[in-house]
Amino acid sequence: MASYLHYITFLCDRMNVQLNNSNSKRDAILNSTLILIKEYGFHGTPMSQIAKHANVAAGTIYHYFDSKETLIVELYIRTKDQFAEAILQGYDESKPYKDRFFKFMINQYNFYIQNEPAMVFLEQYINSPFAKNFPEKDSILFKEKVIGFFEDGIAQGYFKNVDPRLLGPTIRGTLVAAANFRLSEHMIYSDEDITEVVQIVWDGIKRQ
Amino acid sequence: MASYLHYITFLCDRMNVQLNNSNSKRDAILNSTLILIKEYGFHGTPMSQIAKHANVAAGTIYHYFDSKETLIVELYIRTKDQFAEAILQGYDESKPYKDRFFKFMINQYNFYIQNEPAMVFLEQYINSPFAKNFPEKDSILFKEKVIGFFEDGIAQGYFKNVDPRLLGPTIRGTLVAAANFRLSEHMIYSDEDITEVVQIVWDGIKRQ
Amino acid sequence: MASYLHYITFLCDRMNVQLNNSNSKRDAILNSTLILIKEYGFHGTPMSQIAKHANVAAGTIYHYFDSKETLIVELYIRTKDQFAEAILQGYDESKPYKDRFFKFMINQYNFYIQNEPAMVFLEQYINSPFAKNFPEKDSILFKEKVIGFFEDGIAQGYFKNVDPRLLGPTIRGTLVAAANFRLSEHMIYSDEDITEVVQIVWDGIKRQ
Amino acid sequence: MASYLHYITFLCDRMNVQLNNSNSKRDAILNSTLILIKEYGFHGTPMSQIAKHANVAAGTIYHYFDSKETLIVELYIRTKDQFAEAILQGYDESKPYKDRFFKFMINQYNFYIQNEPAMVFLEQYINSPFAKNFPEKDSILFKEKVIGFFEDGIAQGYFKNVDPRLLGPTIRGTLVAAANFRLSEHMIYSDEDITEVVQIVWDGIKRQ
DNA sequence: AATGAATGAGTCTTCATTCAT
DNA sequence: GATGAATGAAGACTCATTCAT
Repeated sequence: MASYLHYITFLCDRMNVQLNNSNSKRDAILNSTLILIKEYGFHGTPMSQIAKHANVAAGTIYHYFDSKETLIVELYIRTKDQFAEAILQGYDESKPYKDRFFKFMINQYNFYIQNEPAMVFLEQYINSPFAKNFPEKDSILFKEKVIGFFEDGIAQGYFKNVDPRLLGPTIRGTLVAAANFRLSEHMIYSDEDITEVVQIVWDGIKRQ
Repeated sequence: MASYLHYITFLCDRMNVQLNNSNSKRDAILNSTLILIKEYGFHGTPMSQIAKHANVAAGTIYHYFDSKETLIVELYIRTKDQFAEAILQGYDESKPYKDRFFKFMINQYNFYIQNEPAMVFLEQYINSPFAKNFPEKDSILFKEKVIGFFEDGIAQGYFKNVDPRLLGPTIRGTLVAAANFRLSEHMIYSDEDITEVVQIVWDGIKRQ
Repeated sequence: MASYLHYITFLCDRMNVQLNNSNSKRDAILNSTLILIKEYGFHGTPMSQIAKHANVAAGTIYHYFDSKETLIVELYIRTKDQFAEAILQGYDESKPYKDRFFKFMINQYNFYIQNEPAMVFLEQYINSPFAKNFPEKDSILFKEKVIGFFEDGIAQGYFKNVDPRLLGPTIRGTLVAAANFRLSEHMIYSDEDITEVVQIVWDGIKRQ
Repeated sequence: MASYLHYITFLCDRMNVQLNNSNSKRDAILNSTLILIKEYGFHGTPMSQIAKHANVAAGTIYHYFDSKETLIVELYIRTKDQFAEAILQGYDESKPYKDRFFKFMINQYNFYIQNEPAMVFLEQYINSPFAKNFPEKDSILFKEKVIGFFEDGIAQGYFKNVDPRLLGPTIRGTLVAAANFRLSEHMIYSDEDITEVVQIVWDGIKRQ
């Protein structure tokens, strides 16, 4: 019997490794990449710098990511997922569409303000060759829930009859502009500020 | 003697391309840079490729530009100047402000559609570390005339009371989104299309 | 209790492969190394690939071999030992020397044909810096029995008066060439084929 | 008139560069690669070492060769070409076939002895993955003249009826063995030595 | 004994920039 | 002005090896 227990201890010990401290290094690498890219851009951020910032050896990055390209694409997907989650926070189907829209917008705006590196990274990524080379690499959550929500709005006649693929970037453009402005001015943002910006968006696209 | 002439003919033929009017090489370099950056990004466009595309030796680029950085910054200013000129085309002080605004918007939209590389380049540049490292390097024409026009609009109460520095990016975001969408769909753009997009912008920012 | 047994069953299943007879892992490593080097060469075969192919963890290789260099040298010795054993098969002191020579040659040829990876590996090894850096690392069996046999032939006047160290590579060269040719042509090799090749060797070196 | 001469001077100066010291660097790189690979093997010879040995910057190698692989393959072709030229030296169609064969063999043997790095490199190359990956990359001169000569010998009945593709490696194997032996013994090689070795080859393959 | 995540020195390669012509 | 061969610093990536478990 003792030998069985010995086995269990031994073997489970081996499996524990894979189940506890999990992805801490992988996450550290992604976090460092985000911060450094925001500051120095894709090109300006060598792998060695990412490794140093993440307190990891250069080679370690390649245990988790096939290449720098892969690392950046995966960071994009992770960031967009987090973005989608932030937008969906407090979503309440029972509220009127316009309320839900404002909630969405405010969440999005707040995410930008509170996660400047994420916003800067997303904007850089969208305007980089990556976005064109890997159009299929994207957040599923965002596609289904966020874009889906706007498609509903169009289908139900809340918006001008614009293509949803046009609507998304339009909204993004405005909110990014607003967030960037607020951040560069180092202003404290009040709820009124936010609402004012969202109002611009809403006034632009709502069915008059 | 005949052989000398033969040489001259042969060799000068080879040089002909390179001996015509003044700034042709400088322009060729800028044009090639624009096209290649649109396609491959800053990082993906080595100087050697620019030289080849511009039918120029690698070293020649350094007669006209101090460094790659300088080249890109100067390309940015030139492109933004051309952008401003396009926007100001047909400007008529005597028209009502709203008409002039629509004219501005339509010009901007058309410039994007007709100069995709310029649009892509400008968007990339704005979201790159360059923009933050050289904030003073920008088109004077654009600053004075285009931004000035919007500042007038705010001062005269046509727009919501938003900061002009917020207004610009907001408008840009929407028009870029629209242009990108039209371009990616390979659609013929009608005047109605354009007006519809401009209407979104106008509805968003006009004093209600 | 049942769950413990479940665990044991599950986990030991996974380990079964690795817990059977003694040197199985060491052998698996050597076998994998042979196959992979034949295909990709020394340089093209990383330790990680050997580990994967041998169903073993990367670190495990270092329980059995000090370094990659050691692994390859030991593989060379093992292979040469197997080679010598194959050559000596059916050796019968009572037969005439020429008959024994032909038996040797046919055995050698058959070993090559039936163990292509071994042949390719041996040829690669002999022409690599290893052979020069570790001249003392070699098969004792081969040295004593196989080379000894040829030395006898010279001493007893069966061969031209060539140095035995010249004889060996000469014979090897011819048989390797023949084996490679047969293998590359995917031909079925008949006894007549083999004998014909051995005859070339014999005619070359026999005292006329 | 003076201006014409000025042009000629100027322009021809420019072309001179490409016609005088020509390929000296390219050749230096190839020579260094040969020597270093002989000593340390493909893997053991980094590009940086080749550059240093050739008195050239690391990057310069890439002006002449696309990659390390290309460099090695081109070195192989150049070396095999030189090999073929050496073998064909003093070729005299009017002599009897056997005499020409001996001339060929002696030339080949002498080439090996006088160009040990070339011999070692060729043997390494033939037994490396390169040879299998780029079977079409080979010396045309060698294929047509040297292999052609042996094909003639078979067609005209001088040799045993063996496939020419078998004949070549057989001969090579013997001569390489002999050359290696002589070199490793640091012996002065006499004409008798050479003839003795060639006699082994000839006795092996000649129609009895 | 066995694992495989982690390491970091070392490799190939790129590319902005220089300079002799 | 123009050339393009040459440079060499810097980057992405590999892989033999180690070590905590």
